[in-house]
Amino acid sequence: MTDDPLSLDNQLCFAIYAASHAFTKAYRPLLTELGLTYPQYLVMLVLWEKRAASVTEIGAALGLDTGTLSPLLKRLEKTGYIRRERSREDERQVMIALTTSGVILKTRAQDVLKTIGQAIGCDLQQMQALMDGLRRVRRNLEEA
Amino acid sequence: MTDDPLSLDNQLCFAIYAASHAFTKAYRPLLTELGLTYPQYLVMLVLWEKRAASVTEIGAALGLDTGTLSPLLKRLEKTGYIRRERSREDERQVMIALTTSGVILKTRAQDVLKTIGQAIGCDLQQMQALMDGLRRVRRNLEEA
DNA sequence: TAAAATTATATTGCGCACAACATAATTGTG
DNA sequence: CACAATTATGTTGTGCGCAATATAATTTTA
Repeated sequence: MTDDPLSLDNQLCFAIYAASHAFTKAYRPLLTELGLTYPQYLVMLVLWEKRAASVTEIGAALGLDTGTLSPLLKRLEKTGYIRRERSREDERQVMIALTTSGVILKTRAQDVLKTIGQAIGCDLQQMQALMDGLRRVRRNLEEA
Repeated sequence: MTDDPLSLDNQLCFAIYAASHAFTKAYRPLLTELGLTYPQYLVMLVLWEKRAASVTEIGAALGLDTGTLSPLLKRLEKTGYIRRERSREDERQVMIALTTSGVILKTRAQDVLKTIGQAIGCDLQQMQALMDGLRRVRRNLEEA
């Protein structure tokens, strides 16, 4: 490992970038069986917690804007996991709600999580430390 | 924080996904001044280390395939930072080499790195621990 | 050495990701 | 109440990221 600060090996940003891709790749075959992509899975995670949410709320939870979410949600609707309907009280809002099929999917997603958990294979304390570090880095970057 | 294992807050994959986006967003305005996107910057990191490399070598270093690299490298060529020329010894290979302009760019990239380093603002030991953890997770995922 | 297998790169199609812009509904202010 | 500002979502254009496929050059093998 060189001491050049610009060396790929010395870059936290690349370690994160590569790990993120590795996760996406590991999830892909499992999620394909559920008819989901990885970002679609993240949206479903939000909905499994909240049951229903506006587009903006989902965007805030995941850090995505409408340019990403609008077409993604249409695809999720076409697949049949969500419903999109304009709010009565505020016609600007589009409320996203789980369909029965979307609710049922949660059980199968838990199996996917179990499989990935085994693949990662590091103990909970290490994982927690990693997540804390990542969140701190993220916060610092977003505040700066 | 809930105890639901499917909760967004409890997912290492999302912490990594979000941190990766945060990095890209932090880099974007700085790299735009250099005429680079973030993935293009990663390619330049490889070339600043190696001076020249085949498409496959760059792909191996970054974990990207030709479907991603082919058009990306054409854009880098159009910007003027690299040259693409078929290898004489093996006509299948396209060798990517830095132009003078690409070599010179490294100095400015070091300033970008300094700015980002300040934004992250965590000490080197913590950063090293983070990188080690991420690499372990990545290795486990790729082996599984 | 001719045919088969492999290797290196390119292309196409789909799905993010985001900036920039557009539109419609709501809220705030005079 | 009119009208400006804000809010929520959608659309367009550009650039990844990758699977699937194509093509040409090289190597292996029969």
